[in-house]
Amino acid sequence: MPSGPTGKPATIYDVAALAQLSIATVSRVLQGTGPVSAKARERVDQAAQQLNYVPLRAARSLAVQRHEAHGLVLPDLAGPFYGDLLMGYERWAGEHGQSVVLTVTHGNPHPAKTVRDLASRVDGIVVHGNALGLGVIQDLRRANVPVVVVAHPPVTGCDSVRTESAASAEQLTTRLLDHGRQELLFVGDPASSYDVSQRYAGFAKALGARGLKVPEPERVPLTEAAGAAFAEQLLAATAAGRRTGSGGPDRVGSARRPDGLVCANDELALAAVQTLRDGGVAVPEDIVVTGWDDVMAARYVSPGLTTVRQPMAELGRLAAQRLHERVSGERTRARNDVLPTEVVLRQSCGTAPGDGNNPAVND
Amino acid sequence: MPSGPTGKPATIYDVAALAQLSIATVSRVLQGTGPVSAKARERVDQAAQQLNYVPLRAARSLAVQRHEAHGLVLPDLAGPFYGDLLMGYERWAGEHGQSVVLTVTHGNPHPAKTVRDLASRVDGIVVHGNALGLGVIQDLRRANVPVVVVAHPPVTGCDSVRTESAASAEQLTTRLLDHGRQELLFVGDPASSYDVSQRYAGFAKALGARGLKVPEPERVPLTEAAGAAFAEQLLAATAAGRRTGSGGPDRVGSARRPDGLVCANDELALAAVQTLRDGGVAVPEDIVVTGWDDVMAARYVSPGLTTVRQPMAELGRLAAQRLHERVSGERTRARNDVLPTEVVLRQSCGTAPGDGNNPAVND
DNA sequence: TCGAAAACTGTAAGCGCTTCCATTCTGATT
DNA sequence: AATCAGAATGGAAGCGCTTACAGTTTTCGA
Repeated sequence: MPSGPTGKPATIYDVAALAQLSIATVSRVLQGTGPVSAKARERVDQAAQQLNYVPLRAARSLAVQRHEAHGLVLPDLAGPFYGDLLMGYERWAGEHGQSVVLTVTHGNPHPAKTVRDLASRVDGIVVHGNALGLGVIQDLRRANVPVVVVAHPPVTGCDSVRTESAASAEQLTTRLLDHGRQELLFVGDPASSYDVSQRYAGFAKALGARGLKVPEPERVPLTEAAGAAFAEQLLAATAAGRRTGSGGPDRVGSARRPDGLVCANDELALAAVQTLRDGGVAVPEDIVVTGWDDVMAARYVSPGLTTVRQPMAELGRLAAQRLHERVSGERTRARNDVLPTEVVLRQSCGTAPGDGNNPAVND
Repeated sequence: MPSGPTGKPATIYDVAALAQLSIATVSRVLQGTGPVSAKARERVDQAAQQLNYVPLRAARSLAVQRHEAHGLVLPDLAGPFYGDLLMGYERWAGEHGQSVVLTVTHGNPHPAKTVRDLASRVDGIVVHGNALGLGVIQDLRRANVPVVVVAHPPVTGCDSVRTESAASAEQLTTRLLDHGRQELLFVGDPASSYDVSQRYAGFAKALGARGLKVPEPERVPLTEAAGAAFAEQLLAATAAGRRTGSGGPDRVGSARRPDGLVCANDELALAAVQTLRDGGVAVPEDIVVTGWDDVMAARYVSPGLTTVRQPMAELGRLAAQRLHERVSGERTRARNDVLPTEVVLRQSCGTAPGDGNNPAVND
């Protein structure tokens, strides 16, 4: 709401009056539409400058029937991924003249209402799969709002973009098996998000390919606390196992003590590694551990955490682009994009080539 | 832009027609303003429901002369701080019916233009100090846009919120001195941000209080790469020193080899520690290192990184609140808030009480 | 039963901008 | 000098909403 130093913001009428032209001409000059004489251009520019004038978006939006803004709905902003996603998104949007209106659903008591409200001030919405239930997404579609879902299985009428998960999980798991691990456990609840379910699917596929029994996932939240708690549980079971001999099945998912943990994210993995080591279990010798996301800590801890890197900024960029294509009507058919991920081998999986701080090894 | 399944979005006229009432009554029902009969309320609610109607924000904004949105300008979203800040902000804003329009300036070729544009679609703007030059901020003020600056020295006519820096830096530095360190170096460029300059000021004050000479800061960017490079330089100087005896001054800031590094952020500190250890220098025995921000990695590395935690979410929350107070006119006088920080002692400074993983110790 | 007050509803005037359409102006071409 | 195409400009109609104001109905006390 810019204005001269005094009073209310200047309007296009003020500019027109000062430039002694009609508002139509002022608009044409400012938007660069239609033919205008050099003289008019100059007068308008000067008047606008002098009055500190900027067109009111609400009025423009109302007239052109478009907001020139995107809505972005994220579950939260913890961890680096959402930040990177957001940066990639904002960057693309900014370069294409679209504003980004952000909404975070975690802790929001009325996500449906909030998103509906959001829909009334943007031209389309990008929804992260962990942020909203399918119902809300379908409501949006029903209201004819262009929607792109991220990290979510394709939805009729929506574009989708996500990162590849199953294949990398399978590859990672296979690598652990190749190096002699026998009792792997998947840590993290596949029900918590589509991505995690895909990771578990890849994990299961790798085991299945060897004819191994696929253990149930350890259904814990994807948090440090849960990782630590789970590791404590393992330690307790191990201690109990030691006391009673190697006899009966312990309480931790697998019938035997695991020699490898495939964790659904780095938080889980980092906390688990630390807790295990504190408890006297050697990583990677006694048990290997892998994570997902490649957070900064993953390359600073010792042993370095083997993990999977996702192109979050690129994901954001692509989501913005796909939404814009829809909004502008330059594409009608839905697209479903999957971006490749990258397995980053470090010492925690016991199979890293070399021993330095492997920045990235693509298998 | 909601709508019925077919055609264009429903307008208030459609609702009025269906409910057989005037648009005025429809508006009153939907906004809960003015008196309406139960019958009218019901008819309108049903019609709105049936038509999937949501008022167009642009039209409302135009009519009420307010956007009900805040602009937030951040330098980037790397690291956890900005994410936390943003979450705190969005949370408060959401709870108070304000949308958040985000702009990231890093890499933006025309920040001034972008921000000006932003100003035309929001009621006020929160600017992070690292995101924009003072000139742009003053431009906004000149255009009568309510502005709150974050992590920036107070600006005439703007509210400001920031975290305390100098005192914690002084406290941290004093602690190192108390434990026998003699040659401390400040790593990071005070010119890069107000916060960093404050941290250096605190560092300098602590040294000055002991009558020690205050070394020039090591003016490097606040990145992992810079931290590693600086540490490499230290190692080289040390090696050279060994070769030539302990004679001449080396190239690294201090006249003598430092026995402590006060780094401007955790990225610098983490990279420095890793590089030093790889080079055979013991941390904290040979040299102590501290960071700033308390990123996740700080508590997973070994030795744990001593650092300073800032209440970023709270900072965001407060910024949102201050802006809203200004926008709504409920406060006219500028306020300048400073939030307390918390020194987190871990092993890297060689003075942590106990040896476990100190979650947080407030001195 | 009447009248006044209260409750409710509708009419219409904007909010500031874009854009269609008509009009005026320019200068080149006959 | 008359004509005309095209460029430049202005008038005016919306875009969908809020809200003063006026009009209509209801309620309720006397």
